[in-house]
Amino acid sequence: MLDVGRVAGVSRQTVSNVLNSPDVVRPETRDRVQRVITELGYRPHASARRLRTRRSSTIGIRLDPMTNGISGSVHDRFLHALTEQADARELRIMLFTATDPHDEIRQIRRLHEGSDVDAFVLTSTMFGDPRTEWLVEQGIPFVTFGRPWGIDDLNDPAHRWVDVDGRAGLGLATRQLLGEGERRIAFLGWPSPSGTGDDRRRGWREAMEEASGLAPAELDRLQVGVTDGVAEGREGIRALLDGGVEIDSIVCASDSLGLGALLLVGPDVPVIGYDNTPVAEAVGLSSVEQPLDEVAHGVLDLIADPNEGEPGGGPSRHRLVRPRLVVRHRRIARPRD
Amino acid sequence: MLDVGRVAGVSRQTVSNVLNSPDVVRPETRDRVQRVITELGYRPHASARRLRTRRSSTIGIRLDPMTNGISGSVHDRFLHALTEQADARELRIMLFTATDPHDEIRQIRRLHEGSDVDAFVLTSTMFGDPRTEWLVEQGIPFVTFGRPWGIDDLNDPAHRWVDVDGRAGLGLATRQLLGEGERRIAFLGWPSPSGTGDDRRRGWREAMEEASGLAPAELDRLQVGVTDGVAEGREGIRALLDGGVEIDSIVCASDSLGLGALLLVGPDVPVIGYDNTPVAEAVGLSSVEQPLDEVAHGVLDLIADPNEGEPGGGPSRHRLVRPRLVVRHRRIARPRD
DNA sequence: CCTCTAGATTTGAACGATCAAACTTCCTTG
DNA sequence: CAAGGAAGTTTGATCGTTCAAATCTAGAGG
Repeated sequence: MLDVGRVAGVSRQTVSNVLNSPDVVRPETRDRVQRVITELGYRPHASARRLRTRRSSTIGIRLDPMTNGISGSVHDRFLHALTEQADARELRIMLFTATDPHDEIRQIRRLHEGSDVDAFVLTSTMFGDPRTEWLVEQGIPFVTFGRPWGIDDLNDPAHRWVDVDGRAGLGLATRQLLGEGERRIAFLGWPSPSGTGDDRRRGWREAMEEASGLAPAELDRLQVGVTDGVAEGREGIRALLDGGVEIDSIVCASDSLGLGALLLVGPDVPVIGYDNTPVAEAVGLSSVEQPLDEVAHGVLDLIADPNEGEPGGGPSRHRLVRPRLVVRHRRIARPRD
Repeated sequence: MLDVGRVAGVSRQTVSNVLNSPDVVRPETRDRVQRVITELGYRPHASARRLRTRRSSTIGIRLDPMTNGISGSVHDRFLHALTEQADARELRIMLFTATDPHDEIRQIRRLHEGSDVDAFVLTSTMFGDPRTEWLVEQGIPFVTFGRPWGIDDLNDPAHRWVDVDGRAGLGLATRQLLGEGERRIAFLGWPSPSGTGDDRRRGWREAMEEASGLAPAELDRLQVGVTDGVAEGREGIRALLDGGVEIDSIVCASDSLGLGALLLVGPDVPVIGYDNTPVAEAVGLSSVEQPLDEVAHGVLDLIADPNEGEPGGGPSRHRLVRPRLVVRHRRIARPRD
């Protein structure tokens, strides 16, 4: 900075001001300094700045081990969107891994205390998550992708979150099928209680109650919950069929389940998955897509949000984004047609 | 540090020494200082250290946009392995994105000049990659996951790389099928020239020449190259069949191609894919797995390698790891069996 | 002509660590 | 017993930036 200042005939601080608060520098001076900066190819030293400002402008995110499996691409795409948009805001993304929530807390502490990272993004939130509790307690800024799923989840001001409205997503999927004339639409989801899973089921249920004309008792028989996975999805539907339930089509809580269902029922029964993973695209499975760009955008908005201590800043601390439905035509299970 | 020193009755520098070069401190003093460190919960400030040492201990890696698609999980799993092992070496991983190689160079420069990152890992290397050339020229340390595929690729000392031996991988796959009694094994790959694709085809070819008993002209007819993708794979095999080629089984350059092939030929023709993606697991497709832990390990070894300027340090600058074959039983394309 | 004020710029200090050199101790050796 | 070394520890300077306060400049007002 001193060198730049020397050439431009100003002091270090003025160079600093040109970069950090251009409005306090006279336009004439500002331009001159800017020209010298590009001429000399000067770049500020990030660590020195961080040392002085005590801010790292870096966001930490755990690279999820659960990322394996078909739905892994969701985390992956989210990470991509986040990195891209963080860049536009002069933020950096730093990764870490952890074996369990307790270990994750340890890692977060390490990164935070070393001033490597000053805010965290948490994914895969669960009921009564120990991580969020600890972070709130420590006063470390964070945002979760996923609702807390506790009591008062929508309004807790200490916990900022962004989530995708799975209920709306399954509503979309279900209404799409209803619109195509299907009536007996089954829901293939996860065992209750599951915050995310129950939310998605609710979307199906509401749409069905609204327009299927089926009795509640009948709807109860049209749903099944199994662990996530292709084989499990297959068995879930098999169980329904074996139980004598008649099924026109199926909406699912994930693409894994969707693929399992689809492998069992063949090409003539419409199936809609969730997450719009590459697999869904590959096999021509319709799916509910999470708008991860919007999620990333929301996460960064909430992290950047300065009104820290204000009471009751309710709605601005949470964001629920609506998914969209991707309709495809099936192309699986027709060997040598 | 001053505070810790005060309590322990030593100077700042001794505290620093306890952390950075414990061997120069008298054991007695060292223990005392250590105790005070944990007692006060002192953590060194990473940015201050980086400012002084002019080293960030951070590795940059581009989050590939190509990561979408079925094979995206390879990049994802690699990233995970890298992050995990970097942690063990006190290194951090920082992400960035870029729209094209030129943009990537710009991003790398930015991160490097700001001293945010001091070494880079490059993936998806291509023939005559502009990035590696520029990095070598600038003297910025880097390692690629993937060979340069240029002339002299195995021995260029300026370019450190780790790669998976695709030839060996397809050799494994092909020999597995030959061992099961298959003879007319087709190769479904990518159009030549393609460094990676040609390498994999060579693995198939060598195994076939060795043990299939088929004439070279016959082998020529058993191979086909198409752009990567499920639909493309399907069409590739369809073209072979339409051309009157008789096929017992198929080995592929990717799981996408494998899935395409499998969707066409049905359950009775063995197919082996490449990358062992979640999809392969889901549909029960055998596949060649890249040992990404080993790759990550190699990459970090090469980054850490201090003998920078030594001439002819040949073999230690490159690492070629052997993949392994995952054999599965198919479970696709049997609607309501 | 002097004072006042607002705006623009500069100066001194600090952020928290490490490097390099200087200083102590204590032991060996002629 | 003085000189020489080795081991352990401390001191001064520095990395590149930003904050806070001081200084400078020019125009307005009395």
